[in-house]
Formats: sequence, structure tokens, C-alpha cells
Amino acid sequence: MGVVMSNHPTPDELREALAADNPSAKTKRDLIEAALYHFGHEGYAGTSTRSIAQTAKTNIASIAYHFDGKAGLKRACVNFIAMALGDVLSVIMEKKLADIEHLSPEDARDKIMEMIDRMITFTQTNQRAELVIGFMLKEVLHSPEEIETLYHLIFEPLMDRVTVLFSRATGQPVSSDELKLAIFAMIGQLLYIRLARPLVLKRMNWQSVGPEELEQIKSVLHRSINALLDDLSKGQKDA
Amino acid sequence: MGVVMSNHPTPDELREALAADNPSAKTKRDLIEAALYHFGHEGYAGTSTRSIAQTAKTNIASIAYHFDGKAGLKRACVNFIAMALGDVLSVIMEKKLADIEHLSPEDARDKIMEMIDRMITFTQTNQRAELVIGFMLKEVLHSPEEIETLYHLIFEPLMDRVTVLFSRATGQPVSSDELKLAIFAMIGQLLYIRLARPLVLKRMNWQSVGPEELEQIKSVLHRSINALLDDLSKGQKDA
DNA sequence: ATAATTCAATCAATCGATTGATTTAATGTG
DNA sequence: CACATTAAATCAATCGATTGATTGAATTAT
Repeated sequence: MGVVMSNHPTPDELREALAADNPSAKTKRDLIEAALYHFGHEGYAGTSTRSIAQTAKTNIASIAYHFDGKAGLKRACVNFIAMALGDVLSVIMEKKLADIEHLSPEDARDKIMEMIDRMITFTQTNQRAELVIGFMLKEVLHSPEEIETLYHLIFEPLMDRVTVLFSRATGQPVSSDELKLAIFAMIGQLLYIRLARPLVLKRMNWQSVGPEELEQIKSVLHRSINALLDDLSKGQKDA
Repeated sequence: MGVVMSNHPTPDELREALAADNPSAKTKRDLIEAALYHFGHEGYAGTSTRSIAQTAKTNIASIAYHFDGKAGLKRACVNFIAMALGDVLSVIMEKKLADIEHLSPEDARDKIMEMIDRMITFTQTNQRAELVIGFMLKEVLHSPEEIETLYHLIFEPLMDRVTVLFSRATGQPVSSDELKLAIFAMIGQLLYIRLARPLVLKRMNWQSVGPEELEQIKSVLHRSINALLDDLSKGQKDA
């Protein structure tokens, strides 16, 4: 009987489990990586456990042994994404919440722009970003349970920080619905321009998104989001 | 042997074929509608032909008979979407290209805002919009051939019109890369706020998106896009 | 009556899961 | 250290269930 990975490991538990130097941890890493690749490209239902095992260079039975089946492997992928995304975002938003609560509007805006820069770079250039986005779009967004996982582990903490930054930069209260929705609008710009890459390449007559194209994207989104911040700041400076 | 529907009917051919009052056309309509429902919710691979047939209240064999198999039904769905989306967009952007090429900046901006309004209403309230978005996200975006279909039938004509409007409203040339990317940013805001609805509801503490919430969304996106247009207009008025 | 359409039944192929044997790693003992 | 014992992990083979497709007969529309 295999020792199946806990269904809901914290990101830290997961990190520890996968970092170990034993055959079990390596196989788990290989399986998650392979599963993420196939799930991201062909979707969960469109991926066979055989192809996952083949990519991971192990036997089909390993999936049941280590993850209690295909569904368990999918859960592990969600947790892995939560972990990996948490790492990326902790780099992107290194400061503690307390540290950003008293920034000047100018400093807050600088921080926002720095954050956007890093997010664009990550989504547009990171290899795994494509898989993660594909996987989340195809599978996670329609699965209430997994949305719950990612919402609390990743999305809400991120949004809380960004909201504080937006609040400092615009003078609007953190509780403002307008502010919250504006942040969705901002994230939408970032993600869509990555997600719709096939359309972007066609429309822009680009062969790929290299350093030059990356700068063009950053430039436009900078302007767009700065304009948004300017507008949100209107009539709020005295608050 | 069944008379299989042409693989690449134009939207008009498709409309005519589906509008007919014979048993064949009705079964085709039912099958496409059922397939769109299942493909949009569970994905192509995750949908069995049996469940499609059951929803459409017909026999499995009808799929092969009318569409030459599951893959053919998927193609028909893409074409159907192209048709339906073309209808919606023709209402949203009724004017001919020539009619908008000489609008004043103010009139152009009004037209843009009117268009955005209608797009938000459609994406946020139309029943089928959810299916279409789900289907395109899960299946079409990773299928080069079907991207080709939708790009030329829907996306490019739409973008061309919007680009002209943006050009008139901002003074920037229609060939401007900045303008084209800004339009992607605008569409990204629209789509993401619909696509990420589960996250939006959680974050905003909304139970659903009713008339009140719709107005809030419109208000924020109006401000955001107006700010973007203002910024793009800077230093271009004299051009 | 002739063609068009639908149907139940069945096909081979593939799916995820499981089995029991086998191999590899870890641990204990002298 | 060498060797034995146990536990952990992997393997080929196989399971029943489900998949998309097909068939030829039955039904319906023209």
C-alpha cells in the first residue's frame, strides 16, 4: 500500500515533500510536471494517465500509488501551482502589508508599476506561465473546490496587497468597490494580452514575443494603468 | 449515406441551412446547441457523444449522419459561434466602416462608449455568452485551425472597426502599434471581468451579477477606458 | 414508393484502476 | 564492513467500463 500524499498539503508541506532526495519525491515531481504539461495543453479529460506516465518516465500505477489516481494528481497540480505562484508573487510583492500601508501616493504608484512590470515579464516570458494559465483556464475556473483553494492561498492575499497599494496611490479607501473592480480591470489587461497571444501575434504581425515586443507591451500597459490611477485619484486628494 | 454539412460553410450558408423547416435542420440545431452546452461546460474531450445526443433528444448515430462525427460537430459549433457572434457584433457596431472614418473625436468616443456598453451587457447577461466564452477558452484558443476561422470571420473585422474608432477618437494613426495594443488591453478588461466571474463574486461579496452590479461594472470600465483614450490623445491633437 | 432520417445493437479501441510479482532502497545485526 | 530482513517503489499484465463509430433494420417525410 502506497503512502498517498495528503489531499490538502499547505504549500510549505508540499514544498518539503517534493524537495526531498528520495525516489518517491522525484517520481512525484516528475508526475506533477508531466501532468501539468498535458493538462495545460490538452485539458484534464483530454489527457490519459498513460501519456502522463510516459512523459514522467514511470509506470501508470505510480499515479495511483503516489496520488491515489488521476483526480488526486490533478489536486496535487493545483497545490503545486499555489506553491509556485506564491513564490513568484512573494518576489513580485516582497514587502509586508504593514510596510506598504503608509507609502506616499508617489511611492505607492512606483511600487504598482514595478509590480506590473514583473507580472508582465513573468506571464509573457516564463515557460511554466503558459501551462499554469492554460491549466487554470481549462480546469480550475469551473471547479468550485479548486477555486476555493487558489482563492484563499493566492488570489485574496494578492488582491489585498494590491488594494492597499491602489488605495495609497489614489486616495480611495481600501473598501471602495470601485477600487476593487478597477484592480480586476488591471489584471484583465495583463492576463488577456498573454492569454490571447495567438490573436496578438496575428494582429501585430509578430513572429514571437521577444524583448522588443515585451517592451512595447509594457509601455502600453504602463500608460493604460497610469491613466486609470490618475482617474481614480481625481477629487480624492483631499480625503 | 447521410448528406454531411459542408466543413466550412460561410455564416450565411450556415444560417440558411439551420433555418430550414425540415427534420434535418431541427436535429442539426438541437445537436449544435447541445454540443455547445456540453463543450462549454465540460470541454470537448470531457464530453461524450452520448450525452450530446441525450441532451439533443436524438440518437448517437445522428452525429455521424449530420456532421460526420464528433470532430465535425465541433467544427460546426465554431462556425455557429462565428455566425452568432457576427450577428451580435453587427448590432453592436451597426455602422459601415466608411461611415465611421470621418467621425469627430467626440462622436468617435461616444460610439466607443456605446459599443463597450453593449459588449459588457452581452458578456455579462447573455446566457450563451458563458458557453461561447467557455468553449473558446477551453478548445478554440489552442487549435490553430479554428483560430484561423474565427480570426478572419470575426476578430479582424471587429478590430479593424474599433481601430478606426480609436484612431478618430485619439488622433493616432490606424497603423499605430500602440493603438492596436491598447485595444487588446480594453478587450482584456471586458472579457476578464466576465471570465473570472467566480473570483469577482467572491471578491466583491456579490451573490450574482444583476442590474445593479452591471452598472457598477460599466461605470468602472467606462472610467478606465475613457482615461486610456485621454492618455492616447495627448500630444496627438495637432496631428 | 422512394429517399431521408432515426434507431437499437454492436464494434474495436482506449480509458482509469488494480493486481501480484519484481526490483530497489532503507534498516538492522553480527 | 558484509549480509539479511523489511519496507518502499516500480513494473507488466489485465480488469471492467466507457469511448466514438458503424451497421442494417425500422421509421418518417416527401
